[in-house]
Amino acid sequence: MHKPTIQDVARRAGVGVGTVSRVLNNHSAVRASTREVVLSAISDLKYTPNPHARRIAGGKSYTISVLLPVVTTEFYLRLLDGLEHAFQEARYDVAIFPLLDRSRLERYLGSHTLAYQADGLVMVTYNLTQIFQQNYGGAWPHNVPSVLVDAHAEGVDCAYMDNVLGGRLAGDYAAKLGGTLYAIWVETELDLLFTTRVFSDRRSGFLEAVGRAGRQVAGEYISSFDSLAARSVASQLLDEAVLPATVFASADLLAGALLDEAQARGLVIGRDVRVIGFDDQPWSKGRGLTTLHQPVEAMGYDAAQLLLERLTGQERPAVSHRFEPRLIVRSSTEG
Amino acid sequence: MHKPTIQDVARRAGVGVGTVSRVLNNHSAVRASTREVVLSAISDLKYTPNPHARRIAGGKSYTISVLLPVVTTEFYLRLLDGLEHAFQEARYDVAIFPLLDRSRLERYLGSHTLAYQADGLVMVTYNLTQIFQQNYGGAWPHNVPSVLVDAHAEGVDCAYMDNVLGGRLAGDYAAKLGGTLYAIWVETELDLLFTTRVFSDRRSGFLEAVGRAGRQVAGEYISSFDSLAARSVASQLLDEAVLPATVFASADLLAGALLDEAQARGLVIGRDVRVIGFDDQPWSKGRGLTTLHQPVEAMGYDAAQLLLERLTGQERPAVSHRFEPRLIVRSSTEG
DNA sequence: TTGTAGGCGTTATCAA
DNA sequence: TTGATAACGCCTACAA
Repeated sequence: MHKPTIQDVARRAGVGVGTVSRVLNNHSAVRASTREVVLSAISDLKYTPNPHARRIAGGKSYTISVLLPVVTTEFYLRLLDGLEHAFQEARYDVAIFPLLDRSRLERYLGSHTLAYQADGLVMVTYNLTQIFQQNYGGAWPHNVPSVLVDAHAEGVDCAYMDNVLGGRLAGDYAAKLGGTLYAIWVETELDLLFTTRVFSDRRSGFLEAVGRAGRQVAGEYISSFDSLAARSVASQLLDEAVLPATVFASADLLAGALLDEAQARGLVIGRDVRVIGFDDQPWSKGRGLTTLHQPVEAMGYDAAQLLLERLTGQERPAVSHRFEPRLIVRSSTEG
Repeated sequence: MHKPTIQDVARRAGVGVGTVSRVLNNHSAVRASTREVVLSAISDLKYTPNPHARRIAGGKSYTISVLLPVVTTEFYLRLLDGLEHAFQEARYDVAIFPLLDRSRLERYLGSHTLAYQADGLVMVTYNLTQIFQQNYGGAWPHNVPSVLVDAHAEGVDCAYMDNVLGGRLAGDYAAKLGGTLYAIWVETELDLLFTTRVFSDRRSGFLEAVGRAGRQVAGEYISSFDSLAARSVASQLLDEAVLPATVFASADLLAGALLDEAQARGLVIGRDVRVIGFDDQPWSKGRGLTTLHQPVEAMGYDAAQLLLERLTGQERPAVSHRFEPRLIVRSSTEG
C-alpha cells in the first residue's frame, strides 16, 4: 500500500531503474518501444516521482523562487500562469514569495531553507539584484541564476513589457482622436527599493507621441492605485476638463473610475469623453474600454525559459526580451 | 568548498553522525557536554541541515501547506507571522498557496507535487474540507492532518476568532454610547465554496447586544470590501442619518472611509458621529479609531500547534479553540 | 549515552 | 541502448 517508487515501475516494466529515470527526464538515449513500456507501467501504477529524493540525488532543488510584490492583481496572476506553465513542463516546482514589505523580504532571505529551495530566482517588477550584492552577498549563494520580469537591469536576463511603446501607442491614437488631451498617471512607491518604472515609461512614451503629432497635453493628473482615489481624481479632471476630452488613464483601474464618474455626470462616453486604458482587464471588454493589451502570460513563459537555459549551464551574455502591448480599440473612444 | 554535511559536523565534534542528528532533533538522550560540543561545531562550520535529505530519510516532507485567500491584507500577514513562527520552531517549512479562484485551487490540488509537499494542511478562512472529501478524495491522500483557521467545521481542529463576541462587544458599547445606531456590513462572496461567516457573525453578535440593551438599529448598510464602495456607502449613510449617530463599521476599511466622509462634511468625530471599527489596523491608532483588536498572531501560532500535535500522531477528538477580540476605545467614540 | 550501519527514492556513472 | 551500482545527506534502529 505504499506509494509506488521508481523500483516498482522498473520491475513492472521489466527494465532497470536507470531506464525509468531516463524516460522521466527525457533523456534521448531510450528506444521508443521501451519508453512506451515504461510510460504505461507508470500510468498503471499511478506513479509520481518523489521530488525530495530527486532533489537529494540530483544535488539540485528543482525549485524556483518567485519573488513578487502582490499576487492579487490580474497582472500578476497571469504572469504566474505563464511562469508556472513553463516550469512545470521542465519539472521544476515554483515557490511563491509574496513581498509586501522590506521586513518580509529580509526574513525570506535570512531563512536558511530558502537557499536550498531555489536553483533559480525570478524577480518580478522589483529589481532586487542590488540587495543580493550588498546586504546578502554572504548569506545568499553567489550567482544564483536569476531573471527579472517586468524590470530592467544590466547583466541579468530580463523579460519586460515595453511600456514606453504602450504609452506611445496610446499617444499616437489619442492625438488622432482629437479633443483636449489629458492623462492620469499612477503614483509610484517612494521606497527606493520597491520602485518600478512602469508608469514613468508609459508617461514618456505618451508624451513623446503626442508631442510628435504636434499636440499637447492640457492636463496631467496623478492617482494612487486605489479605486477611491481614482474616482476622486476622475472627478477633479472632469471638473476642469474642456470637452470633448480624450483621456489616457494609464491603468484600467483608473480608466474604470473615469468611466463611472463620466457616466454619473451624464456625459456620453466616446463622444464627450474618450477614454484609453491600459491592462485590458477582464471587465474591460464588457465595458467597451479601449485599452492596451499586454501579452503577460507569454512574458512569464519566456522569462521561465530564459532561466531554464541558465540552469542547464548555458553560458551566454545576458539578454533582454521585449514584449509589446497592443492597442485594442473599443467603444470608449468611438462615439 | 562544498556545503558542510552532518558528517563534517560529526568529524569536527569528534562524535558520530547519530549524535549530531540527535541534537538536531532535540532527542533527550544526549549528554549536555556533548551537545555543547556538537552545537559549537555546527556554528563553526555554519552548518545547516539539508531539508531534502531530511525529508527523504524521514519519509515525511516536513512541510506544511497553507491555503489562504489572499496575502495582501493585514489580517493574513499577521496570521502568517504566527503560523510561520510556530512551524519554524518545529523545523517545518511552510508553503504558501494563495487561493484566488476555484481554478487555481484545483490546479494546486491536481498537482502531484503538492501531495509530497505537505504533511499537514492549514486552511484559512475557507472551509475546504468538503472539497477534499468530494472531488479529490482520490487524488489527495486520505486523512491529511488539517487545521482550520478563522473557520469552523465538525471533526477538524479549528482556531477561530469569536466574531459573534466581537460584534457583541461592539453592540454593548454602542448601546451605551447613545446616538442613533447604524451599522455597515461587508458584502460576502456569493460562491458557495469561497464563503465565510465572519461578517454575519459580527452582525448577529451586534444585533443581539443592541437588542438586549433595549436599543435598536436605525439602519444597516452593506458595502463591498473596497475603499471606493465604502466611501460611497458612508456618504449615503451620512445623508440619511439622524445625528448624533453611532456607527459600527464591521471592518476598519469601512470605518476609515466613514471617518473620511464625516470629516469632509465638517462633522465632529466622536460627537456628531461616533465610529467603531473592527480589525485594529496599523493606522487605526493614529486616527484614533475605536475598534476591535484581534489576537491574530496568537491564533495562527495556536493553530500551528494543533496541527503539530496531530503530526506527532496524537489521537484525540477534534478541538476548537476560540480567540477573543477586545475593544480598544479611542477618540472616535469619545467626543 | 553513544557510534555504526542500513535504508529512504532518486540521479549519475560506468560497463556491457 | 541498457542495467547495475554508487552516491546524495539524513534519520533511526541496533549494538555497544
